[in-house]
Amino acid sequence: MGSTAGNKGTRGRRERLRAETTAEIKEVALALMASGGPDAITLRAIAREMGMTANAIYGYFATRDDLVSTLIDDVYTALADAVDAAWQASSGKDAATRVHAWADAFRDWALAHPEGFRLIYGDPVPGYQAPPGGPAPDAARRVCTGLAGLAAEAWPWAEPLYADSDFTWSDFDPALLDKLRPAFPGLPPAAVALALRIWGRLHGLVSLEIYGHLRGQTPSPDKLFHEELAQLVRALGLSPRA
Amino acid sequence: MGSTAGNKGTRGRRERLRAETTAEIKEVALALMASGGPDAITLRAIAREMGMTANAIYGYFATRDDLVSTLIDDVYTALADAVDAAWQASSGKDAATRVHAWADAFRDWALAHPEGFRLIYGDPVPGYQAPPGGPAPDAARRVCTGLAGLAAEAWPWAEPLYADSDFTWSDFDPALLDKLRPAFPGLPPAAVALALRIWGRLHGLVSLEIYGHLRGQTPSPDKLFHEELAQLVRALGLSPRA
DNA sequence: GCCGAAACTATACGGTGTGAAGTTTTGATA
DNA sequence: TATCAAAACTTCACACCGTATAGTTTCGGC
Repeated sequence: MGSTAGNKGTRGRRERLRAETTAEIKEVALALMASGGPDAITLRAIAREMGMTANAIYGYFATRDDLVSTLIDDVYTALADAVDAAWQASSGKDAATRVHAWADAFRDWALAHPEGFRLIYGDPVPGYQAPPGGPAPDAARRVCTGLAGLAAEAWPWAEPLYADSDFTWSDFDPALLDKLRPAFPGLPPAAVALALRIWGRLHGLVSLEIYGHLRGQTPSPDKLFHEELAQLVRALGLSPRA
Repeated sequence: MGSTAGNKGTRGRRERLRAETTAEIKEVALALMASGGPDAITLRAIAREMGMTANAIYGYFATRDDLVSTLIDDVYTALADAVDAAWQASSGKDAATRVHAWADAFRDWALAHPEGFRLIYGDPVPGYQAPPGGPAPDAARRVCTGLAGLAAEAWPWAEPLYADSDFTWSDFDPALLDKLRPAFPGLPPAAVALALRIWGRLHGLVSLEIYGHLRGQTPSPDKLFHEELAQLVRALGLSPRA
Protein backbone atom coordinates (compact mmCIF):
# COMPACT_ATOMS: atom_id res chain seq x y z
CA MET A 1 0.00 0.00 0.00
CA GLY A 2 1.05 3.61 -0.13
CA SER A 3 2.61 5.45 -3.04
CA THR A 4 3.78 3.70 -6.12
CA ALA A 5 7.58 3.69 -6.26
CA GLY A 6 8.90 6.90 -7.73
CA ASN A 7 5.50 8.55 -8.01
CA LYS A 8 5.56 10.41 -4.78
CA GLY A 9 5.58 13.70 -6.65
CA THR A 10 2.49 13.10 -8.72
CA ARG A 11 0.37 11.58 -6.05
CA GLY A 12 1.61 14.26 -3.74
CA ARG A 13 0.46 16.85 -6.22
CA ARG A 14 -3.22 15.96 -5.92
CA GLU A 15 -2.95 15.89 -2.20
CA ARG A 16 -1.09 19.16 -2.15
CA LEU A 17 -3.68 20.88 -4.31
CA ARG A 18 -6.38 19.47 -2.14
CA ALA A 19 -4.69 20.68 1.00
CA GLU A 20 -4.17 24.10 -0.54
CA THR A 21 -7.80 24.40 -1.53
CA THR A 22 -8.88 23.27 1.90
CA ALA A 23 -6.62 25.86 3.45
CA GLU A 24 -7.91 28.56 1.13
CA ILE A 25 -11.51 27.77 1.99
CA LYS A 26 -10.69 28.13 5.66
CA GLU A 27 -8.74 31.32 5.08
CA VAL A 28 -11.55 32.92 3.12
CA ALA A 29 -14.05 31.76 5.73
CA LEU A 30 -11.99 33.30 8.50
CA ALA A 31 -11.68 36.54 6.54
CA LEU A 32 -15.43 36.64 6.01
CA MET A 33 -15.96 35.98 9.67
CA ALA A 34 -13.53 38.72 10.64
CA SER A 35 -15.34 41.26 8.52
CA GLY A 36 -18.93 40.24 9.00
CA GLY A 37 -19.21 37.92 11.97
CA PRO A 38 -19.88 34.19 12.02
CA ASP A 39 -23.05 34.59 10.00
CA ALA A 40 -21.05 35.93 7.10
CA ILE A 41 -19.49 32.51 6.67
CA THR A 42 -21.50 31.45 3.68
CA LEU A 43 -20.65 28.69 1.29
CA ARG A 44 -21.77 30.87 -1.59
CA ALA A 45 -19.72 33.84 -0.43
CA ILE A 46 -16.64 31.68 0.00
CA ALA A 47 -17.13 30.17 -3.43
CA ARG A 48 -17.69 33.60 -4.97
CA GLU A 49 -14.45 34.80 -3.42
CA MET A 50 -12.62 31.78 -4.77
CA GLY A 51 -14.12 31.76 -8.24
CA MET A 52 -15.85 28.49 -7.61
CA THR A 53 -19.30 27.12 -7.22
CA ALA A 54 -20.72 26.76 -3.75
CA ASN A 55 -21.23 23.06 -4.29
CA ALA A 56 -17.53 22.56 -4.94
CA ILE A 57 -16.95 23.15 -1.26
CA TYR A 58 -18.88 19.99 -0.52
CA GLY A 59 -15.89 18.12 -1.87
CA TYR A 60 -13.93 19.44 1.08
CA PHE A 61 -16.45 19.79 3.87
CA ALA A 62 -19.53 17.65 4.26
CA THR A 63 -21.62 20.57 5.39
CA ARG A 64 -21.40 24.19 6.40
CA ASP A 65 -21.49 23.25 10.06
CA ASP A 66 -18.60 20.91 9.40
CA LEU A 67 -16.59 23.77 7.99
CA VAL A 68 -17.45 26.01 10.91
CA SER A 69 -16.51 23.41 13.46
CA THR A 70 -13.21 22.89 11.70
CA LEU A 71 -12.70 26.63 12.01
CA ILE A 72 -13.52 26.41 15.70
CA ASP A 73 -10.92 23.68 16.05
CA ASP A 74 -8.29 25.82 14.34
CA VAL A 75 -9.14 28.99 16.19
CA TYR A 76 -9.35 27.33 19.57
CA THR A 77 -6.00 25.69 18.94
CA ALA A 78 -4.55 29.09 18.03
CA LEU A 79 -5.82 30.52 21.30
CA ALA A 80 -4.34 27.62 23.25
CA ASP A 81 -1.06 28.12 21.41
CA ALA A 82 -1.05 31.81 22.28
CA VAL A 83 -1.52 31.34 26.00
CA ASP A 84 0.86 28.40 26.09
CA ALA A 85 3.50 30.49 24.36
CA ALA A 86 3.04 33.33 26.85
CA TRP A 87 3.34 30.85 29.66
CA GLN A 88 6.54 29.38 28.26
CA ALA A 89 7.95 32.84 27.66
CA SER A 90 7.40 33.76 31.30
CA SER A 91 9.17 30.67 32.52
CA GLY A 92 11.45 31.41 35.44
CA LYS A 93 9.63 34.55 36.52
CA ASP A 94 7.74 34.74 39.79
CA ALA A 95 4.24 33.33 40.05
CA ALA A 96 2.42 36.68 40.09
CA THR A 97 4.18 37.77 36.92
CA ARG A 98 3.35 34.50 35.21
CA VAL A 99 -0.32 34.82 36.12
CA HIS A 100 -0.33 38.26 34.59
CA ALA A 101 1.45 36.97 31.51
CA TRP A 102 -1.05 34.18 30.97
CA ALA A 103 -4.10 36.33 31.61
CA ASP A 104 -2.86 39.17 29.46
CA ALA A 105 -2.13 36.77 26.63
CA PHE A 106 -5.67 35.44 26.95
CA ARG A 107 -7.28 38.86 26.84
CA ASP A 108 -4.93 40.19 24.18
CA TRP A 109 -5.73 37.28 21.94
CA ALA A 110 -9.43 37.83 22.48
CA LEU A 111 -9.19 41.54 21.67
CA ALA A 112 -7.10 40.80 18.60
CA HIS A 113 -9.51 38.11 17.40
CA PRO A 114 -12.93 39.09 18.71
CA GLU A 115 -14.72 37.08 16.04
CA GLY A 116 -12.57 34.09 16.89
CA PHE A 117 -13.50 34.47 20.53
CA ARG A 118 -17.17 34.57 19.59
CA LEU A 119 -16.68 31.57 17.39
CA ILE A 120 -15.22 29.57 20.26
CA TYR A 121 -17.32 30.73 23.17
CA GLY A 122 -20.56 31.78 21.54
CA ASP A 123 -22.40 29.15 19.61
CA PRO A 124 -22.34 29.97 15.93
CA VAL A 125 -23.69 26.53 15.14
CA PRO A 126 -26.75 26.42 17.35
CA GLY A 127 -27.14 23.22 19.26
CA TYR A 128 -23.77 22.01 18.13
CA GLN A 129 -21.73 19.90 20.49
CA ALA A 130 -18.10 19.32 19.61
CA PRO A 131 -17.23 15.65 19.10
CA PRO A 132 -15.67 14.43 22.36
CA GLY A 133 -12.37 13.40 20.86
CA GLY A 134 -11.93 16.35 18.53
CA PRO A 135 -9.47 19.21 18.57
CA ALA A 136 -11.85 21.72 20.14
CA PRO A 137 -12.37 19.85 23.42
CA ASP A 138 -8.67 19.12 23.34
CA ALA A 139 -7.88 22.82 23.02
CA ALA A 140 -10.32 23.54 25.81
CA ARG A 141 -8.43 21.10 27.99
CA ARG A 142 -5.14 22.65 26.96
CA VAL A 143 -6.50 25.95 28.22
CA CYS A 144 -7.60 24.28 31.43
CA THR A 145 -4.23 22.66 31.73
CA GLY A 146 -2.61 26.04 31.35
CA LEU A 147 -4.83 27.36 34.09
CA ALA A 148 -3.92 24.39 36.23
CA GLY A 149 -0.33 25.43 35.61
CA LEU A 150 -1.14 28.79 37.12
CA ALA A 151 -2.78 27.11 40.07
CA ALA A 152 0.17 24.75 40.48
CA GLU A 153 2.64 27.62 40.32
CA ALA A 154 0.74 29.51 42.97
CA TRP A 155 -0.26 26.52 45.05
CA PRO A 156 2.56 26.74 47.60
CA TRP A 157 1.15 30.11 48.59
CA ALA A 158 -2.51 29.48 47.76
CA GLU A 159 -2.97 26.15 49.53
CA PRO A 160 -3.73 27.47 53.01
CA LEU A 161 -6.36 29.79 51.54
CA TYR A 162 -8.35 26.94 50.05
CA ALA A 163 -8.19 24.43 52.86
CA ASP A 164 -11.97 24.33 53.14
CA SER A 165 -12.54 23.25 49.53
CA ASP A 166 -14.55 20.05 49.42
CA PHE A 167 -13.76 19.04 45.85
CA THR A 168 -12.75 15.49 45.05
CA TRP A 169 -11.44 13.87 41.91
CA SER A 170 -14.92 12.69 41.08
CA ASP A 171 -15.91 16.30 40.57
CA PHE A 172 -13.90 16.46 37.35
CA ASP A 173 -14.13 14.88 33.96
CA PRO A 174 -11.80 11.88 33.62
CA ALA A 175 -10.50 13.14 30.28
CA LEU A 176 -9.44 16.37 31.96
CA LEU A 177 -7.76 14.55 34.82
CA ASP A 178 -5.93 12.32 32.35
CA LYS A 179 -4.18 15.43 31.09
CA LEU A 180 -3.85 17.17 34.41
CA ARG A 181 -2.66 14.60 36.89
CA PRO A 182 0.39 13.46 34.95
CA ALA A 183 1.35 17.07 34.29
CA PHE A 184 0.94 18.16 37.89
CA PRO A 185 1.34 15.07 40.05
CA GLY A 186 1.07 16.74 43.42
CA LEU A 187 -1.93 18.91 42.63
CA PRO A 188 -5.02 18.28 44.76
CA PRO A 189 -8.64 18.57 43.55
CA ALA A 190 -8.98 21.92 45.28
CA ALA A 191 -6.35 23.35 42.95
CA VAL A 192 -8.16 22.05 39.88
CA ALA A 193 -11.34 23.70 41.09
CA LEU A 194 -9.31 26.84 41.60
CA ALA A 195 -8.10 26.63 38.01
CA LEU A 196 -11.65 26.39 36.69
CA ARG A 197 -12.71 29.31 38.84
CA ILE A 198 -9.82 31.38 37.54
CA TRP A 199 -11.06 30.51 34.07
CA GLY A 200 -14.43 31.86 35.02
CA ARG A 201 -13.02 35.10 36.36
CA LEU A 202 -10.95 35.77 33.27
CA HIS A 203 -13.61 34.61 30.85
CA GLY A 204 -16.25 36.73 32.54
CA LEU A 205 -14.65 40.11 32.14
CA VAL A 206 -13.22 39.33 28.72
CA SER A 207 -16.48 38.06 27.30
CA LEU A 208 -18.44 40.97 28.73
CA GLU A 209 -15.91 43.22 27.01
CA ILE A 210 -15.86 41.36 23.70
CA TYR A 211 -19.63 41.25 23.49
CA GLY A 212 -19.86 44.95 24.25
CA HIS A 213 -21.60 44.75 27.58
CA LEU A 214 -18.92 46.75 29.33
CA ARG A 215 -19.02 49.54 26.78
CA GLY A 216 -22.05 51.21 28.36
CA GLN A 217 -20.54 51.02 31.84
CA THR A 218 -16.87 51.89 31.67
CA PRO A 219 -14.48 53.32 29.12
CA SER A 220 -11.61 51.58 30.92
CA PRO A 221 -12.06 47.83 30.55
CA ASP A 222 -8.28 47.60 30.64
CA LYS A 223 -8.08 49.05 34.09
CA LEU A 224 -10.90 46.85 35.25
CA PHE A 225 -9.21 43.72 33.97
CA HIS A 226 -5.91 44.59 35.57
CA GLU A 227 -7.49 45.39 38.88
CA GLU A 228 -9.22 42.05 38.66
CA LEU A 229 -5.86 40.45 37.98
CA ALA A 230 -4.30 42.20 40.94
CA GLN A 231 -7.07 40.90 43.16
CA LEU A 232 -6.75 37.46 41.67
CA VAL A 233 -3.07 37.42 42.43
CA ARG A 234 -3.85 38.47 45.97
CA ALA A 235 -6.48 35.73 46.23
CA LEU A 236 -3.77 33.27 45.24
CA GLY A 237 -1.72 34.36 48.23
CA LEU A 238 0.92 35.95 46.03
CA SER A 239 2.46 39.32 46.66
CA PRO A 240 0.75 41.84 44.36
CA ARG A 241 4.04 43.02 42.84
CA ALA A 242 4.45 42.13 39.17
CA MET B 1 -56.15 65.80 18.94
CA GLY B 2 -56.96 62.72 20.97
CA SER B 3 -60.05 60.57 20.90
CA THR B 4 -63.36 61.85 19.68
CA ALA B 5 -65.74 62.39 22.57
CA GLY B 6 -67.53 59.21 23.54
CA ASN B 7 -65.53 56.97 21.23
CA LYS B 8 -62.91 55.84 23.67
CA GLY B 9 -64.20 52.29 23.41
CA THR B 10 -63.91 51.92 19.69
CA ARG B 11 -60.60 53.60 19.30
CA GLY B 12 -59.38 51.63 22.25
CA ARG B 13 -60.45 48.45 20.51
CA ARG B 14 -58.05 48.90 17.64
CA GLU B 15 -55.25 49.66 20.00
CA ARG B 16 -56.10 46.70 22.18
CA LEU B 17 -56.16 44.30 19.25
CA ARG B 18 -52.89 45.71 18.06
CA ALA B 19 -51.33 45.30 21.49
CA GLU B 20 -52.61 41.75 21.71
CA THR B 21 -51.22 40.82 18.33
CA THR B 22 -47.89 42.41 19.21
CA ALA B 23 -47.84 40.44 22.44
CA GLU B 24 -48.72 37.22 20.65
CA ILE B 25 -45.93 37.71 18.14
CA LYS B 26 -43.47 38.12 20.98
CA GLU B 27 -44.88 35.13 22.84
CA VAL B 28 -44.63 32.88 19.83
CA ALA B 29 -41.14 34.17 19.11
CA LEU B 30 -40.05 33.41 22.67
CA ALA B 31 -41.57 29.95 22.45
CA LEU B 32 -39.73 29.29 19.21
CA MET B 33 -36.51 30.53 20.77
CA ALA B 34 -37.01 28.33 23.82
CA SER B 35 -37.44 25.24 21.70
CA GLY B 36 -34.96 25.90 18.93
CA GLY B 37 -32.62 28.67 19.91
CA PRO B 38 -32.47 32.23 18.64
CA ASP B 39 -32.11 31.07 15.03
CA ALA B 40 -35.53 29.48 15.24
CA ILE B 41 -37.05 32.94 15.50
CA THR B 42 -38.30 33.18 11.96
CA LEU B 43 -40.92 35.55 10.67
CA ARG B 44 -42.42 32.79 8.62
CA ALA B 45 -42.50 30.34 11.51
CA ILE B 46 -44.14 32.90 13.74
CA ALA B 47 -46.69 33.70 11.05
CA ARG B 48 -47.33 30.01 10.45
CA GLU B 49 -47.97 29.51 14.14
CA MET B 50 -50.35 32.45 14.20
CA GLY B 51 -52.21 31.66 11.00
CA MET B 52 -50.88 34.76 9.31
CA THR B 53 -48.60 35.71 6.53
CA ALA B 54 -45.00 36.53 7.33
CA ASN B 55 -45.34 39.97 5.85
CA ALA B 56 -48.16 40.82 8.23
CA ILE B 57 -45.56 40.98 10.97
CA TYR B 58 -44.03 43.97 9.24
CA GLY B 59 -47.04 45.89 10.42
CA TYR B 60 -45.79 45.36 13.96
CA PHE B 61 -42.03 45.24 13.67
CA ALA B 62 -40.01 47.03 11.05
CA THR B 63 -37.65 44.12 10.63
CA ARG B 64 -36.73 40.79 12.14
CA ASP B 65 -33.83 42.36 13.98
CA ASP B 66 -36.26 44.86 15.42
CA LEU B 67 -38.38 42.07 16.78
CA VAL B 68 -35.38 40.29 18.24
CA SER B 69 -34.10 43.41 19.94
CA THR B 70 -37.53 43.98 21.43
CA LEU B 71 -37.30 40.44 22.77
CA ILE B 72 -33.88 41.24 24.19
CA ASP B 73 -35.39 44.25 25.93
CA ASP B 74 -38.14 42.14 27.46
CA VAL B 75 -35.90 39.28 28.48
CA TYR B 76 -33.21 41.50 29.93
CA THR B 77 -35.86 43.32 31.91
CA ALA B 78 -37.14 39.98 33.20
CA LEU B 79 -33.65 39.07 34.34
CA ALA B 80 -33.24 42.41 36.08
CA ASP B 81 -36.63 41.91 37.74
CA ALA B 82 -35.58 38.47 38.96
CA VAL B 83 -32.37 39.59 40.62
CA ASP B 84 -33.99 42.72 42.01
CA ALA B 85 -36.75 40.61 43.53
CA ALA B 86 -34.23 38.26 45.14
CA TRP B 87 -32.39 41.25 46.51
CA GLN B 88 -35.55 42.73 47.97
CA ALA B 89 -36.53 39.37 49.42
CA SER B 90 -33.22 39.11 51.24
CA SER B 91 -33.59 42.54 52.78
CA GLY B 92 -32.56 42.61 56.39
CA LYS B 93 -30.29 39.57 56.17
CA ASP B 94 -26.54 39.83 56.57
CA ALA B 95 -24.38 40.90 53.66
CA ALA B 96 -22.94 37.45 52.86
CA THR B 97 -26.41 35.95 52.68
CA ARG B 98 -27.59 38.73 50.41
CA VAL B 99 -24.66 38.24 48.07
CA HIS B 100 -25.55 34.58 47.85
CA ALA B 101 -29.19 35.43 47.24
CA TRP B 102 -28.39 37.81 44.40
CA ALA B 103 -25.87 35.53 42.75
CA ASP B 104 -28.06 32.46 43.06
CA ALA B 105 -30.96 34.34 41.55
CA PHE B 106 -28.74 35.34 38.66
CA ARG B 107 -27.54 31.82 37.98
CA ASP B 108 -30.94 30.24 38.60
CA TRP B 109 -32.53 32.58 36.10
CA ALA B 110 -29.84 31.77 33.56
CA LEU B 111 -30.28 28.02 34.03
CA ALA B 112 -34.04 28.37 33.80
CA HIS B 113 -33.83 30.51 30.67
CA PRO B 114 -30.65 29.49 28.87
CA GLU B 115 -31.93 30.75 25.55
CA GLY B 116 -32.80 34.05 27.16
CA PHE B 117 -29.30 34.27 28.56
CA ARG B 118 -27.86 33.61 25.13
CA LEU B 119 -30.19 36.18 23.67
CA ILE B 120 -28.95 38.83 26.08
CA TYR B 121 -25.28 38.03 26.30
CA GLY B 122 -24.55 36.35 23.01
CA ASP B 123 -25.22 38.38 19.93
CA PRO B 124 -28.12 36.88 18.04
CA VAL B 125 -28.23 39.98 15.87
CA PRO B 126 -24.64 40.19 14.69
CA GLY B 127 -23.21 43.66 14.81
CA TYR B 128 -26.23 44.97 16.61
CA GLN B 129 -25.74 47.69 19.18
CA ALA B 130 -28.66 48.45 21.45
CA PRO B 131 -29.93 52.03 21.13
CA PRO B 132 -28.38 54.00 24.00
CA GLY B 133 -31.66 55.05 25.57
CA GLY B 134 -33.50 51.76 25.14
CA PRO B 135 -34.70 49.23 27.67
CA ALA B 136 -31.78 46.82 27.18
CA PRO B 137 -29.05 49.24 28.29
CA ASP B 138 -31.38 50.31 31.05
CA ALA B 139 -31.77 46.71 32.21
CA ALA B 140 -28.02 46.29 32.02
CA ARG B 141 -27.64 49.28 34.30
CA ARG B 142 -30.27 47.90 36.60
CA VAL B 143 -28.14 44.77 36.90
CA CYS B 144 -25.09 46.91 37.54
CA THR B 145 -27.02 48.89 40.09
CA GLY B 146 -27.97 45.67 41.81
CA LEU B 147 -24.32 44.68 41.87
CA ALA B 148 -23.43 48.09 43.24
CA GLY B 149 -25.98 47.32 45.95
CA LEU B 150 -23.95 44.22 46.82
CA ALA B 151 -20.79 46.28 46.88
CA ALA B 152 -22.44 48.95 49.00
CA GLU B 153 -23.77 46.37 51.44
CA ALA B 154 -20.33 44.84 51.80
CA TRP B 155 -18.35 48.07 51.58
CA PRO B 156 -17.98 48.62 55.34
CA TRP B 157 -16.03 45.36 55.44
CA ALA B 158 -14.57 45.48 51.95
CA GLU B 159 -13.21 49.00 51.92
CA PRO B 160 -9.85 48.32 53.58
CA LEU B 161 -9.24 45.50 51.08
CA TYR B 162 -9.53 47.82 48.09
CA ALA B 163 -7.63 50.83 49.34
CA ASP B 164 -5.17 50.59 46.46
CA SER B 165 -7.82 50.90 43.74
CA ASP B 166 -7.01 53.80 41.45
CA PHE B 167 -10.42 54.18 39.86
CA THR B 168 -11.98 57.60 39.52
CA TRP B 169 -15.45 58.71 38.45
CA SER B 170 -14.15 59.37 34.97
CA ASP B 171 -13.63 55.64 34.59
CA PHE B 172 -17.36 55.05 34.38
CA ASP B 173 -20.08 55.92 31.96
CA PRO B 174 -22.03 59.02 33.03
CA ALA B 175 -25.35 57.28 32.41
CA LEU B 176 -24.34 54.55 34.85
CA LEU B 177 -23.23 57.05 37.46
CA ASP B 178 -26.49 58.92 37.08
CA LYS B 179 -28.25 55.83 38.35
CA LEU B 180 -25.62 54.80 40.87
CA ARG B 181 -24.60 57.92 42.72
CA PRO B 182 -28.08 58.94 43.82
CA ALA B 183 -28.83 55.38 44.91
CA PHE B 184 -25.58 54.97 46.85
CA PRO B 185 -24.40 58.44 47.83
CA GLY B 186 -21.40 57.44 49.87
CA LEU B 187 -20.03 54.86 47.43
CA PRO B 188 -16.55 55.58 46.06
CA PRO B 189 -15.34 54.71 42.54
CA ALA B 190 -13.44 51.74 43.90
CA ALA B 191 -16.72 50.15 44.93
CA VAL B 192 -18.23 50.66 41.49
CA ALA B 193 -15.21 48.97 39.96
CA LEU B 194 -15.70 46.19 42.48
CA ALA B 195 -19.32 45.84 41.36
CA LEU B 196 -18.29 45.46 37.73
CA ARG B 197 -15.65 42.91 38.66
CA ILE B 198 -18.20 40.92 40.63
CA TRP B 199 -20.33 40.99 37.50
CA GLY B 200 -17.42 39.53 35.60
CA ARG B 201 -16.88 36.75 38.11
CA LEU B 202 -20.52 35.70 38.13
CA HIS B 203 -20.99 36.12 34.41
CA GLY B 204 -17.85 34.11 33.68
CA LEU B 205 -18.80 30.89 35.38
CA VAL B 206 -22.45 31.13 34.42
CA SER B 207 -21.77 31.78 30.76
CA LEU B 208 -19.18 29.02 30.57
CA GLU B 209 -21.84 26.74 32.03
CA ILE B 210 -24.69 27.94 29.82
CA TYR B 211 -22.63 27.62 26.67
CA GLY B 212 -21.52 24.13 27.65
CA HIS B 213 -17.84 24.81 28.11
CA LEU B 214 -17.84 23.45 31.64
CA ARG B 215 -19.53 20.23 30.62
CA GLY B 216 -16.30 18.61 29.44
CA GLN B 217 -14.44 19.59 32.59
CA THR B 218 -16.67 19.07 35.58
CA PRO B 219 -19.99 17.42 36.32
CA SER B 220 -20.44 19.75 39.30
CA PRO B 221 -20.84 23.29 38.02
CA ASP B 222 -23.05 23.91 41.03
CA LYS B 223 -20.26 23.17 43.45
CA LEU B 224 -17.88 25.29 41.43
CA PHE B 225 -20.22 28.24 41.46
CA HIS B 226 -20.82 28.02 45.16
CA GLU B 227 -17.16 27.73 45.96
CA GLU B 228 -16.63 30.79 43.80
CA LEU B 229 -19.33 32.54 45.78
CA ALA B 230 -17.73 31.55 49.06
CA GLN B 231 -14.43 32.97 47.87
CA LEU B 232 -16.15 36.08 46.60
CA VAL B 233 -17.74 36.63 49.98
CA ARG B 234 -14.35 36.20 51.56
CA ALA B 235 -12.84 38.67 49.10
CA LEU B 236 -15.47 41.15 50.21
CA GLY B 237 -14.20 40.90 53.77
CA LEU B 238 -17.38 39.17 54.93
CA SER B 239 -17.44 36.17 57.19
CA PRO B 240 -18.06 33.10 55.03
CA ARG B 241 -21.09 32.07 57.06
CA ALA B 242 -24.36 32.19 55.14
C1' DG C 1 -3.86 7.43 -25.94
C1' DC C 2 -7.08 5.80 -22.72
C1' DC C 3 -9.57 5.11 -18.30
C1' DG C 4 -11.39 5.99 -14.03
C1' DA C 5 -11.51 8.75 -10.26
C1' DA C 6 -11.52 13.20 -8.51
C1' DA C 7 -12.96 17.99 -8.99
C1' DC C 8 -16.16 20.79 -10.36
C1' DT C 9 -20.65 22.76 -12.56
C1' DA C 10 -25.69 22.99 -13.56
C1' DT C 11 -30.07 22.66 -11.99
C1' DA C 12 -33.43 22.37 -8.62
C1' DC C 13 -35.92 22.57 -4.08
C1' DG C 14 -37.27 24.44 0.13
C1' DG C 15 -36.06 27.78 3.34
C1' DT C 16 -35.11 32.65 4.76
C1' DG C 17 -35.89 38.23 5.08
C1' DT C 18 -38.00 41.81 2.76
C1' DG C 19 -39.97 45.19 -0.75
C1' DA C 20 -44.08 46.64 -3.76
C1' DA C 21 -48.63 46.35 -4.92
C1' DG C 22 -53.20 44.87 -4.29
C1' DT C 23 -57.13 43.40 -1.30
C1' DT C 24 -59.96 43.08 2.60
C1' DT C 25 -61.55 44.70 7.04
C1' DT C 26 -63.19 48.21 9.95
C1' DG C 27 -64.03 52.37 12.55
C1' DA C 28 -65.46 57.08 11.96
C1' DT C 29 -68.24 60.34 9.49
C1' DA C 30 -71.87 62.68 6.37
C1' DT D 1 -77.11 53.86 6.80
C1' DA D 2 -73.99 54.54 2.98
C1' DT D 3 -69.37 56.09 2.27
C1' DC D 4 -64.58 56.63 2.70
C1' DA D 5 -59.94 56.44 4.28
C1' DA D 6 -56.84 54.16 6.94
C1' DA D 7 -55.28 50.08 8.94
C1' DA D 8 -54.52 45.09 8.51
C1' DC D 9 -53.47 41.68 5.79
C1' DT D 10 -52.34 38.85 1.48
C1' DT D 11 -50.05 38.02 -2.92
C1' DC D 12 -46.28 38.13 -5.69
C1' DA D 13 -41.61 38.87 -6.43
C1' DC D 14 -36.61 38.99 -5.57
C1' DA D 15 -32.20 37.81 -3.73
C1' DC D 16 -29.95 35.04 -0.74
C1' DC D 17 -29.07 30.79 1.81
C1' DG D 18 -27.79 25.31 2.43
C1' DT D 19 -27.87 21.27 0.03
C1' DA D 20 -29.30 17.10 -2.90
C1' DT D 21 -28.86 15.06 -7.58
C1' DA D 22 -27.02 14.52 -11.91
C1' DG D 23 -23.95 15.73 -15.42
C1' DT D 24 -19.42 17.53 -17.05
C1' DT D 25 -14.67 18.52 -17.11
C1' DT D 26 -9.89 17.69 -15.64
C1' DC D 27 -6.01 14.95 -15.02
C1' DG D 28 -2.81 11.49 -12.98
C1' DG D 29 -1.55 6.59 -13.76
C1' DC D 30 -1.46 2.84 -16.81
